[in-house]
Amino acid sequence: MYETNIYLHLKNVPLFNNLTNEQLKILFGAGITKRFPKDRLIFYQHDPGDTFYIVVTGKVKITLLNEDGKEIVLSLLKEGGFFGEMSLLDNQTRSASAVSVEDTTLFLLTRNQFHKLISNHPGLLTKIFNEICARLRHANEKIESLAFLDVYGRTIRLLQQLAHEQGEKTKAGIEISHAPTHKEIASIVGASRETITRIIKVLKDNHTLVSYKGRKVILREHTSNLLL
Amino acid sequence: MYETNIYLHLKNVPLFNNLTNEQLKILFGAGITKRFPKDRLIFYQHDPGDTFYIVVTGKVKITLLNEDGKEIVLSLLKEGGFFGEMSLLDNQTRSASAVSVEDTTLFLLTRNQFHKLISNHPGLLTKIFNEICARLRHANEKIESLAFLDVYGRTIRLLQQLAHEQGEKTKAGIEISHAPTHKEIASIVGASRETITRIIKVLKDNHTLVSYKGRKVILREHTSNLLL
DNA sequence: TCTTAAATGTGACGGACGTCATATTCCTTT
DNA sequence: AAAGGAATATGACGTCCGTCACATTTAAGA
Repeated sequence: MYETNIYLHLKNVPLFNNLTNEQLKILFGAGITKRFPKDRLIFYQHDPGDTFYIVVTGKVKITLLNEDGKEIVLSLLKEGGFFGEMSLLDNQTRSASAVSVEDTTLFLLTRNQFHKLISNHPGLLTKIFNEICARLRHANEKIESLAFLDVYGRTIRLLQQLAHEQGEKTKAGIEISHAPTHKEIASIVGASRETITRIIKVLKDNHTLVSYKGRKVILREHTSNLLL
Repeated sequence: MYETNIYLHLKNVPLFNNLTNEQLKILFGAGITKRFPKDRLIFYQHDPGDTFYIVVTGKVKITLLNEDGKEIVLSLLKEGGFFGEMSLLDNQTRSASAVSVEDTTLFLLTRNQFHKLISNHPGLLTKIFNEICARLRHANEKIESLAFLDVYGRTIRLLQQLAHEQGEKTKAGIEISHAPTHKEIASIVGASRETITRIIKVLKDNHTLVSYKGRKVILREHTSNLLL
């Protein structure tokens, strides 16, 4: 029943939503499932890559790591997300590292299985291609932020992005449950934790742009002009 | 004979090196040629995109532009390079702007012509795909540089990259003809022109890492440890 | 060759932000 | 409920780097 469970999860992976049950079953048989505890390195930047990953449960961050312990988070993947495909497609080393953010179950395919999969289902390649385009766009936005905005601007932009992606409208504004910690924000926008703490304080007190209720943040709306 | 000239250029585009002369002739008939004087905007970030471009002669920069005139250069394309494909493949707006760096001749294909081309020659899609992967890798490196290195480190890294890509070994070190100006370096590494001038001075005088001979820079070798 | 613009060089100054150090509060786990 | 570790808060201090201002050199066009 453990396996059955994984199988059900695979059915809900957007990448596979055009596969029949029969095809899913074959796919399920081709790969293996692996659990990662919180904060475990899945693969490391510059290593050769031979595995494709799908997030079954949990959360994974794609990240760039420094010698002295600093990191910058490129993206966060939750259930249904996939990663590791690039090294399999262009035969280069991994362009970033992958780390589990919480206890995570991944479904793995080897290089051969992955290539068999996409040659059997060419539609998958299109989807993966679109995803890579989206990542490139996202990377460009990140470069733009780093080059043009100060930490203050980058923090506001991040909060507005989060609000856009996972926020819910309330009378007070857009509510984000499970707000990231200051440390997490810092590693996304590229700043120190202390600076983020100071900036969030200004955003709360001076601008009343954000307010906290436990682990929820509420973001006042119509504030795009604050980015100037 | 003007057209013949363009046709000869198309033969040397790496993207098309698997096409027969016959196929090239058809391709040539499908698109049009357009000249851009130096510093002309080819397309602008966020605009919808309907054209695919190949650099026939000249040089084009892919760049992010700010409201107040700042720019950050993502990449430089010379003869044989192509750009503009992403918007045609994922139907999103242009993720960056394109500007001619010198007098430039481009070969243009419309959206339809582009799609016809790649459906007639599926091998092209693979090549384009690899190019997009390379761009994503390059973008990640840029993010890494901006997040982890100071201007000094980013400048050294850029010089070493240039040396690697287009340098020629001499007894004194690796020689880069047509060194970028300080302003150009500034817009690539994300810094002010004055700061670059100061840094280059230190690199020349204190570290003797670089030396100039007119528009040539010579980069001393075995200096990767300077990045620490 | 002369003229003008572009590129480079340099000083002064201020502000954003990283680092270190130390409290305090919050949350989790037993 | 107690304990221990995260997370948040806050001050002090230094420095990297942007901006402004102007001088000087180099290159390019007429």
